Amino acid sequence: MRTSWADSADNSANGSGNTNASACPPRGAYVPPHLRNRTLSSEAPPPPPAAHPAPLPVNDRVNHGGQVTHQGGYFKADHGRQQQQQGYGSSFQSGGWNGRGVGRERGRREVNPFENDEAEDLSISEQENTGINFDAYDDIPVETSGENVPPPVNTFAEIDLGDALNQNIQRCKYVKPTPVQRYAIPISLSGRDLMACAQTGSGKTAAFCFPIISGIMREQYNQRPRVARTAFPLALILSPTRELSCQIHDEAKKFSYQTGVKVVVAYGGAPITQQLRELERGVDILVATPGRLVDLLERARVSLQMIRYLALDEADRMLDMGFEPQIRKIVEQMDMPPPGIRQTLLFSATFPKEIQRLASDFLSSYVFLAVGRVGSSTDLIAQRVEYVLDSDKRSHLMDLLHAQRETGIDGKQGLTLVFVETKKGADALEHCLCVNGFPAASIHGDRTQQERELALRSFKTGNTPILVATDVAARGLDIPRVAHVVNFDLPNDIDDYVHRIGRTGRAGKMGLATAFFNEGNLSMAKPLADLMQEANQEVPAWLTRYAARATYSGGHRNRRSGGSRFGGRDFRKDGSLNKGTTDFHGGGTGGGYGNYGGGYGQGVTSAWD
DNA sequence: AAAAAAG
Repeated sequence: MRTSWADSADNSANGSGNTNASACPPRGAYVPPHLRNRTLSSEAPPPPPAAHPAPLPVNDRVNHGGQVTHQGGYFKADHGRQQQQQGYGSSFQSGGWNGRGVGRERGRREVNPFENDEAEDLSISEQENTGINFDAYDDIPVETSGENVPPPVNTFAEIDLGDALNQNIQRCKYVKPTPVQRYAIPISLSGRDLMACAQTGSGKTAAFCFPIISGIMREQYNQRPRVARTAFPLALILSPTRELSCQIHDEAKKFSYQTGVKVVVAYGGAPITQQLRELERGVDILVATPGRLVDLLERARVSLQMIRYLALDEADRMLDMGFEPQIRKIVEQMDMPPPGIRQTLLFSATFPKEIQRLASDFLSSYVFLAVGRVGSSTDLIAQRVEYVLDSDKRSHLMDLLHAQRETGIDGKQGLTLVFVETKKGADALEHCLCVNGFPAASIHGDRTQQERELALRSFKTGNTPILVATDVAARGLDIPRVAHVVNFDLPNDIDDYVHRIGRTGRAGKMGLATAFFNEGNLSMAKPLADLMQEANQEVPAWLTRYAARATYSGGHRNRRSGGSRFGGRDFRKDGSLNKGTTDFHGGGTGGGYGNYGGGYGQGVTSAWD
């Protein structure tokens, strides 16, 4: 049976190598629903087949705190050759509040990172730009655990961050700290290590940048080694994608404006020479992706021996299988000071227990902090699931986009972010949309860095209000005005789903997330249904039926599957799994909800268990 | 099996 024009187009266009995905129809072939005469396949999915018992996931990995192999000396005294290197210097002679040459940066005037904000203020409506909607932050559940957790603050004024930083906070129009900031900043300022679960878009970057900048300004780091052409940053911030590193860098520049604290970014796909030049001019905070940093370390253009602060953004991704070896190399096998000497801050919106266990290798007597997600688990993101066959996905997507265009989902052009599984799929879908008159761009790891950045810019400005993306765009990216996230292909991991839909409903604004589900996503049925239920979303009856089968299709292909879906729980509290050294089992210690002044009692909802 | 991250 032919279910849509997409099927008929399947054979005609694009005869090469296009396997199962339906090919694009010829130009202008899109026909809006009301002009068509067909039944949408999403109306009545086939019933799920008979149930069979699902195997229990095996989960008995125990990881006792890894031996830290630190290779001596944080300071090699004798690396001679004190070149009067032009440019490499200001960090040597400074210290104390604002003692770092405010406003002048080695002869080069510091660019005002707030300059463009004025222009944006005018182009974007008032309401759009007032930053975070704080009403949405009331009644957010917060959990802390660990020994002697420093109490939260209610205002920035309560914290002694220094004048320069306070001015930048004002310039950023931050009025009061978000929940994650209220807790994380005092904890970090007190010198404690931190593992924090908090949705991006809730002010996470500032939560780890403020204490780092403040700490660097406060201390007297006037003794840095002088090795020709080697940079000695005091803080390292790692993130899993280049675009995210750029974004963190941009934010950190704002926060450190006129503080004298120098922020440099290093990532792959861009010419290294410029990054090397920046590093030679001196660096206090280095923001980087792992690959490029390893390159710089091997070239001895960067040394980590002066690192006092290490922050991992999207920490669970950084410690996932693909990244873990590189991260261990950087953190444990180069010259970085060990936990306890440096301060380590881990942030992510999701934190599976297995990853928490790995992460504890990097931490010393840390505080665990979980802040209820601003987007996903509240009403801010309306989640929908629709049953759509692969062959119908394209036409169905265009129906959605078409309807959206007519109704104007939020007045003016809301942006739509479409996630697909593969890079090839992203290219194909982008082409298909463009050919059918939907202005789309695409971003994925096989495109050049230039193309990636162009696509992102074009999306942000609304020039191409549709962006087709792989998971490269799933995490951390702060794109205002994303009104709709479409999971054209569902991910295989519910945490990835959480991060993807988190691109909308940011900073307290509303968002919509639509997922296309079919028989190819059986393993997601239960986690998805559970997640939606916990978020008070309407779960279609057919999805509940699929979920009831509770398939774990073959063992533990999902290493993160296991218990608490929201990752909002300290794995150290999980007695049966915890045979390790750091057991804070007596959970009452200073943690819990006692410190929270806000209006929620024990009414912490299912999201936290 | 896929994506990301060095060149």
